[in-house]
Amino acid sequence: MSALQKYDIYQAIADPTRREVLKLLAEKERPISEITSHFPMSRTAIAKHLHVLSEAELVVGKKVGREKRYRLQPEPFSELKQWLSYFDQFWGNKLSILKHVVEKGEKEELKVIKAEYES
Amino acid sequence: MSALQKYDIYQAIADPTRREVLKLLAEKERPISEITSHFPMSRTAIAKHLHVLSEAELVVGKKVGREKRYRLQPEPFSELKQWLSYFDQFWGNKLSILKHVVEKGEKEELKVIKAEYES
DNA sequence: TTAATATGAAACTAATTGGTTTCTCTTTTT
DNA sequence: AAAAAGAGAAACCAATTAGTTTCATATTAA
Repeated sequence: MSALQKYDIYQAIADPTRREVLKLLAEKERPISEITSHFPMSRTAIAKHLHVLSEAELVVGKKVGREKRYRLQPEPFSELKQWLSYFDQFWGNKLSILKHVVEKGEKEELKVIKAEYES
Repeated sequence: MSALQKYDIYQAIADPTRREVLKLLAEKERPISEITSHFPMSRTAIAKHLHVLSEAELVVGKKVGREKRYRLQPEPFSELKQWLSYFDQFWGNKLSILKHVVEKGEKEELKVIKAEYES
């Protein structure tokens, strides 16, 4: 997160409404009004949520005619994934090992996992 | 998150101090005062953060003599992981495919990935 | 047993958050 | 050209958050 950013991904996803907005935008690009129609609150409230998501770079908006269309920008999720992976050592599942392998690209470790899956 | 819970994992990890506390507790079990020594704020402030983390079930505390020792309870991370995995389709990396494989246990897909790694 | 340590709980505060309403501006539609 | 639709911006508000200070209680150490 740059110093100018007011919101990071952690704050952005803390709000349930914003998480729902992200799910909607995962399906497809949508203008503000269309997003608003899925929630029991005003357009301005949703617009503010979109600003937060935008500052966290989870979404990006472009103007099309009189509409502003937002789409998902999932890159920041990787930071969250990385943060989460730190705690995988205490979760002790195969997934955490696989993640480690994929991130580090260590083929030797992959062989061990392959062997486990084939046994 | 149960209905009685005031904080869920999303809110719990939104605060940078709480994320640091989690990292400290990932290393080992620690009493409140020892945790506090790592931060430029009062013990009561840290105690409150621990209450939040505790409600989110990310930590659990036990009384030992006059100390209250907290340790990590990483189970709630899996909910966050699951939520995150929904967006993997837009991230398009091998990791997301591997996660899918591991979670579903589909060996056939794993063979495809193995082939990719061996090429 | 007295002092020091570790914590809990309550009351208070400033800043932030998540919502509202109102007004304006731009763009489309009729 | 007039009306409708979509959005931005500002002002406002109540609740929540993240911190503080103070005081009380329990436990250990000297």
